[in-house]
Amino acid sequence: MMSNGNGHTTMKDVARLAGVSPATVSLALGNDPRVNIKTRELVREAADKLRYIPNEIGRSLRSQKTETIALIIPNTSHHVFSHPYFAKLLEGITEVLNENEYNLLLSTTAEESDEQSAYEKVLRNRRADGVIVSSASLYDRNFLRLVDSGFPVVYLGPWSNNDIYTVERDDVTGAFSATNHLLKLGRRKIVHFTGPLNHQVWRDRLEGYRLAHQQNQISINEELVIEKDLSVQAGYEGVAELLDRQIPFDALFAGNDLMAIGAMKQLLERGIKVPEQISVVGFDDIDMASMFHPTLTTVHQPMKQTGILAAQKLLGVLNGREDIEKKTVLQTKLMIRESCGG
Amino acid sequence: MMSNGNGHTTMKDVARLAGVSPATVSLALGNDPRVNIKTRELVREAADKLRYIPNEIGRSLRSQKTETIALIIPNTSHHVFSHPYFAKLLEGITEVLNENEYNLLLSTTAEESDEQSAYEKVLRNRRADGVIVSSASLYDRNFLRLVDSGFPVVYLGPWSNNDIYTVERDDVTGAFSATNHLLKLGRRKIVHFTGPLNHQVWRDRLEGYRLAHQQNQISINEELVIEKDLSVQAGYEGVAELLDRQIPFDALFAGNDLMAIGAMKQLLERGIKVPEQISVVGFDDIDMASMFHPTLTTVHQPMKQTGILAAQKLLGVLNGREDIEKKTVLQTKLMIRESCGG
DNA sequence: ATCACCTTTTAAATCGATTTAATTAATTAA
DNA sequence: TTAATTAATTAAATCGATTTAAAAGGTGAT
Repeated sequence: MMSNGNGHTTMKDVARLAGVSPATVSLALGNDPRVNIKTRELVREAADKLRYIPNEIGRSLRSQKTETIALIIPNTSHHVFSHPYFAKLLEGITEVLNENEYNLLLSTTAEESDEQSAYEKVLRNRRADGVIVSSASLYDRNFLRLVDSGFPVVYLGPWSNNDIYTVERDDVTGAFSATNHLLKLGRRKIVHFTGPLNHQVWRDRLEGYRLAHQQNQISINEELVIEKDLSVQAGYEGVAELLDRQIPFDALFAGNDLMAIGAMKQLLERGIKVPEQISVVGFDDIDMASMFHPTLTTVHQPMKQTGILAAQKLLGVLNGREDIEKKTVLQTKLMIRESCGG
Repeated sequence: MMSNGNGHTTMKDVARLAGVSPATVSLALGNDPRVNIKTRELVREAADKLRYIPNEIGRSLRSQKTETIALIIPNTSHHVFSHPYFAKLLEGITEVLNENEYNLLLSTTAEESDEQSAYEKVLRNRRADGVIVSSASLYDRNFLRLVDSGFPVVYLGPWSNNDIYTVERDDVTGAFSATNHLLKLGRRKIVHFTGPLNHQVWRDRLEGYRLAHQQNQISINEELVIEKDLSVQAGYEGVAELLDRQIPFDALFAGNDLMAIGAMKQLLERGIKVPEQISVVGFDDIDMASMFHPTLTTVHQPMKQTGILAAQKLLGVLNGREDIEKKTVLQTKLMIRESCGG
């Protein structure tokens, strides 16, 4: 089958079979108008016959394009793949990339500490034409360096100035609506499980929580705001601790659905009724949210859509389109189900 | 910062600064003993100063290695990322790849029909050194062609002969243990939601289901074996149809946990008690399985471990190791929880 | 001083494509 | 018929590295 000693058909092989030069093959396959139509057909036939597929590495080197974009998630594989958010995000991204014949290079960090490697590995050695970066820590200097170097980037999350392309949610409003809903239901002691506060997303959701209290003129017991690691386990244990310490609360606004689910599990096991005794609201609206009993009230965020928009935006930038808005803000929606009562 | 007009530091730049030839730079950075120690230090300093990182594309072209492996999943993005199995698989794979400084190229198919594109895109154009293929349809000829071409492949699933590297589960035994457990509990009319039967995995699980009946000398009502699409929705609707058609059954063995969860939801909504009236058993043991009420009895399969082993196996093959076993069979384990009673 | 033999360094080929500039062939104009 | 113009093809440079083979420099023996 193969034409050269190396095991694969190259442009040279096609050229030889078609009786033309490699340059002509390249131009013919690229539909360059300079090459005669008859010659083009000849080349096409030869290429088909040899089942020629261009070597992307060679092409990339010359054209300085890789037809690949990288998704950098400055976090461990375990964290990334435990959270349904990322699966949905990937679904959206890959869908767009498949349509446009782009490849996806996926990069997570081995160690939580050195976020650097994820960046360096993909970027400085030019394996991708552009990058989507999933919200990094506020103190991540690598990201800034990356942007400064002029590398095409789409950032998932809010960014302080208007210099970079972002796809973000209105987390403040989302968290506000959840908390406000609980307050309107008459809940007064609302626990909030937040995520690591060195990420903007968790600051914003906490902000929304505070804003709702403020607007309803309810003061917050700071003891009820607890930083957790976003896992089901964290929610499960978090509630256990509250109950063990006999800290009174009548509602829980979890920073994400996983923690909400863990929390509900603990409450169920302790015989505490949701929503009768404790109202629970989550954030994300993962597929499973409506499968639990009670079904989980939560703030819906368009996870897949985020991926789609981010990928489209990046491809737009790579294709030199000028009409791309820097900032895309997606709205959230409170999905009222059973876990909050009312 | 950058040294040439192109925006990036190349080997030439380092050579110029160090006052040596590019060849020497290459050898020096590769720790070749031919180059004088003092020269090597000189080159190192120059490289550091310019923050030189080799261009992988150039390196790949010459060395015919990409330091990248591809994961091919002949299915749509939607299917892939809706199933927790793939997330866990990815977790295992990326963990190993990160440790070994390999990159991951992820390939799904745009259209369910043309499985071909997923293969062609990654393989014939040599963007990866090797591939992990997630169980393909039994009729997928692309996979065979791929193997024939000598491309390093690890296949996830059983394969008829011993020619190719596989990581597989003992699905028959797993399904047997689940079904057998239900039979031992006295259940006699066990519904089985299976997946597409053109994939070996679903044939095997069905086989296990049959075997258990056979061994317990119970005959199967073929009406209870129903082919579904593996989604939560499918389980939900599948049960609805059975109930609406008033087909009697006292247990359900779902081919995967998602369908089991959907089924339990439907039963709950109809006021049918699990496990008192109907016993439910799933397959996979996804994280959520123990979060439901009742907690889901299911057949545990080591999803992450599958990814780890597959990646290690492929890297082993790529490194020319000879001691790698062709076939790795992982065992499953029945996790008895609440949903089956007893 | 010449030759042989190391040790270092470097020129040049190579990987597989693309693209510019030059060449050749064909056509038209003078 | 010859020059000018256009069309089609190709040689050669290029992308950024690696690697082989050749060259240069140094040492010691004869």
